[in-house]
Amino acid sequence: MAKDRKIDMVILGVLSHERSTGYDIKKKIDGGISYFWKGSFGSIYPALTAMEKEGLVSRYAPEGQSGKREKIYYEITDAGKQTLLDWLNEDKVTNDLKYETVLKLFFGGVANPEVSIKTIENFESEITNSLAVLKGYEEVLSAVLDEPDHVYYYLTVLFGIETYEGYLSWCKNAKALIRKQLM
Amino acid sequence: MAKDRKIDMVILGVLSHERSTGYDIKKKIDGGISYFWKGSFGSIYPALTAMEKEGLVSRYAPEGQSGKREKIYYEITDAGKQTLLDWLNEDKVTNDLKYETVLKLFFGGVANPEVSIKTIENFESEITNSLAVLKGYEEVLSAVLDEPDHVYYYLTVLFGIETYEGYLSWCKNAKALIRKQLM
DNA sequence: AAAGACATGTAAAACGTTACATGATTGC
DNA sequence: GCAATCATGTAACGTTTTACATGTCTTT
Repeated sequence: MAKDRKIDMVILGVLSHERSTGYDIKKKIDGGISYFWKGSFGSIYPALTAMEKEGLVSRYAPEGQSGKREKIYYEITDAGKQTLLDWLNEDKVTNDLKYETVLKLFFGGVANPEVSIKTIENFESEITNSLAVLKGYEEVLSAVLDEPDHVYYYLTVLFGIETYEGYLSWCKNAKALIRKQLM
Repeated sequence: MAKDRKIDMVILGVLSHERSTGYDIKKKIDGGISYFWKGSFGSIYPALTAMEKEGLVSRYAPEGQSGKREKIYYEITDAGKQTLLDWLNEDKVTNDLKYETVLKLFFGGVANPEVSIKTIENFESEITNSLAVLKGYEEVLSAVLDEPDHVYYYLTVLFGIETYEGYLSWCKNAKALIRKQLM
């Protein structure tokens, strides 16, 4: 495993649950993990092609009809499963945050305090919306924790909720501090 | 501002506080904001060259001696200050999380629960170390909040502490849940 | 004298996003 | 019939990391 293309692991992970098309994969990323990972068509389709060549995934032709333009389903191969497992067992991880909101705040002294307050409030309202979505997931998932995979989905949702609630509490404190010290 | 190179804003922000060399800038990024933003020499030096051409920064020759190889200090120009201000006033931000730890956990069902526990514990110990560093910053900064800029530094440190504490509390819950449901 | 930090820079490679091109199918 | 969504793919572009190359200065 010379390369490091994480999108490959996302795709293998999705395919380990069920056969999917590139389009499906994109939707699953958007719906299920977008609060900590993203992927675009421009990365998914080329990655599928490359991984097919490497034998990590294979095309699956459904029973159905030919002739018309068909959806291309992929499934994970044994080699793909092994690659996924190897990655899961690796200790090395890359956890990257790029928070432009916080970056702006760090340099807030250059502008008026109002500018920073505005930056925080924008963040606050975005996070509030996302948190509501995650709470919805939490409710659904907590009812079906008996399925083993669901425990893991649930954990990642909890991660999102925990961090988002932390963000919101920080927003409040940060605004208060700016107001108290600078306005 | 057609382009979108955020490293430019990091550099302008650093230079808005004081004249610095490329090397200084790198150290300041590593020391002060690395928990939410990163930058490498390979991006800093070319960005400085480009921004000098655009008139956003200029070289500053210190009084000192010539002859020997000299450090290259940069300072921010008025145009650079305006660019920084414009960016601070923009509402659009990109906040990106790429948490491989959480990604692995999402696909945890593929492997044994022990593998996921291990992933969480690795994360836990890394975060514990980083949190200690941030707590150190917090202590130092809280004593000098009368300097306006320090309030902003303090806020970003609080952001780190809040999120890291959230992570640690999540780690505990996540491990307990895996143990209860799957082991 | 050697090690390690200081200091600047370039080149290659990887990677990912955006925009574009194309067309089928489904629901109103 | 039209709009939206489904569906696959390519190409250009820009950014960033990594590794390399080079040399100085400070401390032990």
